[in-house]
Amino acid sequence: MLSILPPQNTSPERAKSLNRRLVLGRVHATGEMGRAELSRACGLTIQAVSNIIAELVEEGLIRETGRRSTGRGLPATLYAINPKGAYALGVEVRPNALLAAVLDLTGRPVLTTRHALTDARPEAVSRELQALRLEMEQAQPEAVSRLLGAGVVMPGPFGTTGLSGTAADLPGWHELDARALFAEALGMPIDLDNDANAAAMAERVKGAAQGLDDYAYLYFGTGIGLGLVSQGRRVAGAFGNAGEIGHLRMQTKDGTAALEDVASRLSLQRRLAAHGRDAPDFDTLAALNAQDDAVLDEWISIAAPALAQAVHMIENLFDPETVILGGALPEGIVDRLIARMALPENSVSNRPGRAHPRLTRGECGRLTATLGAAALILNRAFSPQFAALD
Amino acid sequence: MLSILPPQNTSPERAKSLNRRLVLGRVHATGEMGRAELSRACGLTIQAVSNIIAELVEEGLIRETGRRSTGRGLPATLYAINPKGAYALGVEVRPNALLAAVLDLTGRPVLTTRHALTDARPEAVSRELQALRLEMEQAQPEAVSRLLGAGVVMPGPFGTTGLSGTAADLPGWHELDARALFAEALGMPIDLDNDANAAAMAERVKGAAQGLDDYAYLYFGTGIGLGLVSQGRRVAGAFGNAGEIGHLRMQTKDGTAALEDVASRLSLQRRLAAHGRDAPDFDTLAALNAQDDAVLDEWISIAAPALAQAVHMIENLFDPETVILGGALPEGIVDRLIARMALPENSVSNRPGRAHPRLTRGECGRLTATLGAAALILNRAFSPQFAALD
DNA sequence: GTTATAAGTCAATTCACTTGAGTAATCAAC
DNA sequence: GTTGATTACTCAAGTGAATTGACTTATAAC
Repeated sequence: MLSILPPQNTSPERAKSLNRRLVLGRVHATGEMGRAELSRACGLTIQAVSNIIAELVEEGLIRETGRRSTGRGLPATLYAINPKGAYALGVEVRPNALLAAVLDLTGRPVLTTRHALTDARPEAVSRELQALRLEMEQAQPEAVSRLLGAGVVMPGPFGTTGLSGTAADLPGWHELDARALFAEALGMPIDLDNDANAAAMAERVKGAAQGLDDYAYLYFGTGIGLGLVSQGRRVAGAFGNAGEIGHLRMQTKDGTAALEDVASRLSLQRRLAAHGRDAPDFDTLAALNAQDDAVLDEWISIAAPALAQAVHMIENLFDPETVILGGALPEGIVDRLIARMALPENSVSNRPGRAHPRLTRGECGRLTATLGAAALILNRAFSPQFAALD
Repeated sequence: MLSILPPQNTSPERAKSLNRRLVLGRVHATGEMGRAELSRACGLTIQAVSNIIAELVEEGLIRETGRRSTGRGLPATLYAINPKGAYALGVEVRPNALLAAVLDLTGRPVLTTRHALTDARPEAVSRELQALRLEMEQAQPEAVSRLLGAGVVMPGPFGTTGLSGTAADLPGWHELDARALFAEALGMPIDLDNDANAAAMAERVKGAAQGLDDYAYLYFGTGIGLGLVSQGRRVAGAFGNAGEIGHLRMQTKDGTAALEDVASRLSLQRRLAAHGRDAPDFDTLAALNAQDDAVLDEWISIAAPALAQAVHMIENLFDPETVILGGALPEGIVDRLIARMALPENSVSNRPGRAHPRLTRGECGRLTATLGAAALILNRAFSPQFAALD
């Protein structure tokens, strides 16, 4: 198992692990940087940065990309993330399928795959993971040999809560079991989270949230979830179940309704079914949108105001740089939702001279959660706060 | 966006600063600890802990408090926070008064004072701060000589937002100016925050949130605010204005209303005024409560359901260990509000075997925000993440 | 009394960062 | 075209804080 840095106990070595992630994270966030620039950005001496860079180049995590002359003085040697330096595996468990993706260090997928599940109980998933492993080793032996770890996305909430027993729950799963099961089946470090938090990380590693440290992600899965990032850290809550926005009640024309009953893919599906239409897949939805389908339009006219209320809530409670919308809905539909959301003016986010719009469409598409699972691992490599953990 | 990121790097001295805070924080959270126990808790060797303890004793921040024998083996020498080792100043600026408190290192107030303000503009406040400084030096020379810094609480939101122009705003203040003004007037490091966040810190340093890392504080000031703490850090948002819950609309018997219009001290005041009663001070409110006043009771019957909705929101979005209620309302009223709040069952916080109740009354009383201002400073001393900052 | 266990000290070593002196490459001014 | 200012970077020595390993002390159990 490749590791960004072998775990060490000595304190200077912990410091080094932290500083390595700091340097790697700055290079990732900025794209290309020279030693002196990094030195200023990280608050380290050029010498320290030089030593770290030499190591990172040696290990293949970054590579020289040229020189830059910015006026007088010696032009800086530039370094950037080496995509082939390391990889991360993302696994998304859904009731009927196991989705997987392998991302390179820049967040680009080098392999994506889907295994149908007739049985979502732990033993069956474990068997399917073996098949997945073999398939990956066949298709991308180089990437598999340089995997940093695996992120796993499962529908929350974890543990017993007042929200348990909903449709999205998987049978026979518990959080601790899940972590151990994946660690054993895949033989690498595991990061477990829900779809919305993973989606938020996907956009941060490569997408709409690159460079952002405070933002929220409204994720359309089967239901709807909220991923929160504050100061570059995900806000997980005391028991890992933060972001359960789907059960909160919003106002509608005729009373109130839970957000996920009016603004989720499942709610759209039900509305279509009420008009005698089949459950649509992703492409069918995109087609419906292209055709200006009347039922879809009606759904949007109901969903958008409810979502606007949710965003108002998120803005006033979190004061994020932006709220990203995305997930298992075609881009066109998300765009139309955003266009139809009339955001209230009495919000802390309604400020002049904003650098980012209040609403942004996610850029990771239908595989957002799967990519996000892998992004959980990549994010660790770029974030100093994880230095002591692995 | 301009962001002043804390340098998160580590060199030997910074590592030491971090480890000192780690040790001090553990001693504070646990009460009394021996070297070996600390060594295990902090992940350092006994030797490293020994050196740090020697320094902290030398500086007077901790003191030996006895020995403890837990079975076989040499009994551990125990250490605890030395109250007189250091102090923190808290200042709360209200439109009509300047409140101040000096806390010892354990969070106990050694001085509290109130200066009436006829003018809340910066120059007037600055003049009053000089008087405050003199008064403190007279009354508590020892504490003033050992001040770590000053926390300042002012009504938010800071900067221009869609919520600006509300009654609680102070005339002529801007965030950066404020920081500089207080730093100059008091001649010490300044920590600036809003009342709800400060209140949350007050309860963490000494009160209902001791030992908690994930919780929320619903603060009754003039309006109502929300302080959020996640993994021991306050959630401030991208522009420092997180927690503006007062403008969110809740459902009432007859439609919807902003939370602060039905569940704030101002709303209670208005209801009393509508019945021809004068604006009550804190003690009057306590008396009304003791008399089972009918208007107060009516207000509670309206405020409680709105607050319950707010708590439902907070629980599902944050998954906190508990939600604390407190601030400028007498304990008895807070207790009655809590008793009358019917919390919904479909919440992630509705889990079996909770270690803390879903709702908790704050323990810091009417001075919560002022004490919290000082707690902002104490919290820095106990939190490793601030090692790089000062 | 002997032994196991736990807390704690002392001295030597290690690790990564900093400091300070020096080199190299570019631009700008005369 | 030479000189000097500016910026990027290297090399070697020094420093600070933590770790390691051997040893001491105090208590409980047998």
